[in-house]
Amino acid sequence: MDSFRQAVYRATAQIPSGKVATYGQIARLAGRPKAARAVGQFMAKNNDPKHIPCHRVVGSTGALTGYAFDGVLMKRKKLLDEGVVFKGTRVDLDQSCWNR
DNA sequence: CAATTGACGTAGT
DNA sequence: CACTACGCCAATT
Repeated sequence: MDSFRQAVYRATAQIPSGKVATYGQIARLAGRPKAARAVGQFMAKNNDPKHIPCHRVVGSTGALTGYAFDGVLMKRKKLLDEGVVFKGTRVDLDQSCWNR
């Protein structure tokens, strides 16, 4: 069970509340720095939504890629409640980027 | 097995 | 700062 998928699962599950990680960051921790796309694929397929806080995974610019556009706004509020700092429609990675 | 797709990232314009 | 083009990876068809 050491698939890349499992590594991504592990990395994503480690994201602490109030912080967010980028696909690239997760991909890097999973051992495939350039597999950001693949990471998104795993979230999209959502193999384990009950244990993977996909809403804490954002793009390198802090944009909440994925989810329905309306859903993004809802998730934004939820992340704000956890302590994630938003800058407009994007996450303020300067303060809320995981591992920083 | 080959081609297409998709929640990305970086660099160039 | 916004948009475009190219490259990368794994899953699905």
